[in-house]
Amino acid sequence: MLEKNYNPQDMEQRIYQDWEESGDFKPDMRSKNEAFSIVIPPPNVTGVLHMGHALDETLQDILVRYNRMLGKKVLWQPGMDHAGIATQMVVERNLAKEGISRHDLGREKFIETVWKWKAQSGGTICKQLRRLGASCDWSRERFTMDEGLSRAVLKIFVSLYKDGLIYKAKKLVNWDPKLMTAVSDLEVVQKETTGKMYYYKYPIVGKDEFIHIATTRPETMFGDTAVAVSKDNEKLKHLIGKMCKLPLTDREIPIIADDHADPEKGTGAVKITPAHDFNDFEVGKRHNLPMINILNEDATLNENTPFEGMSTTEARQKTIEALEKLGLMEKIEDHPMVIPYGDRTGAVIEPLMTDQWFVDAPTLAKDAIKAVENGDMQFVPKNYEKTYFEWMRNIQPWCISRQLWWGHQMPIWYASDGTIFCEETEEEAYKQAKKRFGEDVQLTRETDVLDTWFSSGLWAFSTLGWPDKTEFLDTFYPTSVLVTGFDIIFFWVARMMMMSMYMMKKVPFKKCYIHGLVRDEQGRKMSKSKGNTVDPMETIEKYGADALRFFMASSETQGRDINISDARIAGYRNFATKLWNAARFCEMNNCKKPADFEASKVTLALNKWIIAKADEATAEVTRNLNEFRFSDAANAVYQFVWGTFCDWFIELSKPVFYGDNEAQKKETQATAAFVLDRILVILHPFMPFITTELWNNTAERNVKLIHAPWPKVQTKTGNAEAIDWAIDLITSVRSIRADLNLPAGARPHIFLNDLKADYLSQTESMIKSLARLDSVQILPQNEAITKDMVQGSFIGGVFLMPLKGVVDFEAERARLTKELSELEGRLKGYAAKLSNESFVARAPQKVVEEEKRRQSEALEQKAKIEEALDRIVGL
RNA sequence: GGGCGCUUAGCUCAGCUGGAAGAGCAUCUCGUUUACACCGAGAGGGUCGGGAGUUCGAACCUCUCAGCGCCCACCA
Repeated sequence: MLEKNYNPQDMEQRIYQDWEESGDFKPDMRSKNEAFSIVIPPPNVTGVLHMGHALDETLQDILVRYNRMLGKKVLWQPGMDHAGIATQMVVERNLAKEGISRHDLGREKFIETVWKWKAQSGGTICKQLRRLGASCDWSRERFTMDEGLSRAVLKIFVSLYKDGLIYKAKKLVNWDPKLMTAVSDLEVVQKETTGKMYYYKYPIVGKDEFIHIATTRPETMFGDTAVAVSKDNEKLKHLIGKMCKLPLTDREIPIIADDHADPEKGTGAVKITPAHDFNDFEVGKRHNLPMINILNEDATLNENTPFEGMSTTEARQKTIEALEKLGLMEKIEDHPMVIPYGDRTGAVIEPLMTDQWFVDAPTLAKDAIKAVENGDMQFVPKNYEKTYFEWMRNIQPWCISRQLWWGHQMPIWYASDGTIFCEETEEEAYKQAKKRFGEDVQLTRETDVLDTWFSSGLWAFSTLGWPDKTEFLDTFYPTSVLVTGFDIIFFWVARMMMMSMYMMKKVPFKKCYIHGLVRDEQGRKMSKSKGNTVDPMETIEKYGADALRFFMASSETQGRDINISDARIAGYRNFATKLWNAARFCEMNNCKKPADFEASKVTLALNKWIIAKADEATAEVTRNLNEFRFSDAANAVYQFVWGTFCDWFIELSKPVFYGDNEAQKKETQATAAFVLDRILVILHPFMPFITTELWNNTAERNVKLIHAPWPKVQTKTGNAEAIDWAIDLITSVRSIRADLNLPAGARPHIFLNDLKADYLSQTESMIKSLARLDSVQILPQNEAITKDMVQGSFIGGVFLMPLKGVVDFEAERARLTKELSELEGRLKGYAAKLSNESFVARAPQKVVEEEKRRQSEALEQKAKIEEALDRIVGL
């Protein structure tokens, strides 16, 4: 017996546990069927489930469950990312509470501490994913720092290095002074702020003249090694070639000609600080200028300045004061500008000259671009390939070295003269070094670790066992589809494409489904600082995972962000309750499906009809899932379950169940059970918990729902119209009853005059249902029309309802008049179209015929309404 | 500056190949019928941002104007 109330909290965890313990998420490797695989975008080990994950994982789980039911060999590969920066920050913060810094511990001890932290507190998100119902094969869970994946990292690094695609260079990089590490371009966020523009002047050497400078960062003047002026700058070009005195120092710097200096901007003259500005760096290279570094690693000023040890803001103030004293300051203005911040730390990023390691991304991008151009990898929706191409075609070398401790330490060893040995093991490095430098050679290992995204870039094949040759790699690579948000196309999708094309010579995934962001109710981005985040776990507690999942699926239209909506999630919880109660109705009416039941053999119109509708819904869900149209797929099930099965089939079946025709009853019971089963199957990918609970409690099963075969149906199985006329009649009668304010207890007669012959044969079996639902008495035979009859129309024809003394005929007149004017509007449209020769000549025959049919139907109706109006006149 | 997207009912949004404008929520009216009040029945509500064009026919295609959003680059 099903419980009276639907209680997701009672069942969800129990059901999940059974799946996991029974190994239901594992692919059947003996199966010869087609493989389907997805690798999970590895959440950070520090991560906690947020609505973005809930969306991402729900979509993946829907695809995974759907394909599993299609009978494919399905793997959803789970795992986590070691998240270098995020994790190191968490652990350092914990240490700080005890007054310890990572330097107090030393590298080795610190890393130990991180592993300990991971064991204790890491991976909360995996437990949460289980609550959501994610059917990942947890027995294969991987971690980007585990042994196998680390081996993959070393191997590919060495390979790239030996192919000349990884190199070391002293370059200007984005430096995070809080973490004291380089970060990649992608990890820097630009924020608008109102800053100041400082105007001052440098004296020209040997002349009583100045060159005027405008800058937002006066304190960097100690790193100036030139002033640039455009050679087309009429006012200033005479200064090109002269030297100017750099105030507050004893240096003289040249005035050079460079187009970087825009005559229209600022003063037309730009101070060039090659070691602290990306543009200036380029200018410096062009003119072979010295690069003077003025900052320490923590962004305080260094010994090359008079303000050693000061922060940049302090130094800025001091610089201005000093320039003022010299009478060189001219003015300070407010100035809108963008300042770069580290996306993790929030620290102001400083461009800094350092030795770093780079991946030759422009070279790797070539094959990655080709793979999308030739369709080996397809974006869904397609337009994201533009974003991808745009970025890939302008890609910059990727800075992969991080001056952190938590991460993959680079397999680089240095001899004392700086010679580099790049090997997978220290042993091998020594072997090579000894060949060159003799037995006594001493090597020191590079201390830098790799950017986290380096190892996630290998995820599609490293998790399947690479570099070993494994059955899983053979079976599941390339993976079928990657599901992820547009915000990490560059971070991850692009890097996976590059790494996979380089190493595997095959795409990492054949399709890439890109979804949007989950926003708050007002459409604002959710953020902790705004305090507008919604915790999925709370939502699950409140409404159940199925409701949250269904919300995600039904909201997911390609390419658009989703606004979270408590009301809608509640609505899908209501939907689950509705289904629960429908199942209870079936149970109460003893709806069982005999083993030999054949849907194609049912005889009752009602049963034929609901089976046809079920097939239509199934076909629609199937088609939409195949095209990643999640909302259309979800809405098709929703509509069928609530709008068709519950609203009509159950209601129309009641007279059968409450009647005494045993044969009809039996067939209808079987049909109801059959259709309920169908619902459970096609709804399962979206709402796995409630469907499983109902599956387990409504019949003896020889297969678990999670493995139940997905039905193969024709789009049109026919017979769908058999009941549609009755539904239309009922709707029409109800509408008239409401319009005319008929008392609830009134049970007027209905005369079905002119019922179409096709439908007449069915009236016998329908009469009880109609009567019940309309609260009317149906009399199919013709009856002479009398003045007191109200008339209504439906797709089967016209019906009459004698209502003398029951009804306000003024209201009826109003109703008919309104109906008439609507009809006339439509008739005008038909006439206009059909009298248009062009339309008749050029539109497809089918469209024209359809239009004619509608016109004649409307004309017929119009005549009847006019007739009815005439009758009322006399009352 | 370059790219992408959005503008449809009070709100949030669907609308796939151009062929009678849809859903959910909200609103109003009615309903204590034995699956369900987390319910049922009915109703109101839209010149599909403005303009022009292509077409027999445009929410959908083209151009244009306006507003909003996102991404990338730059900003002395």
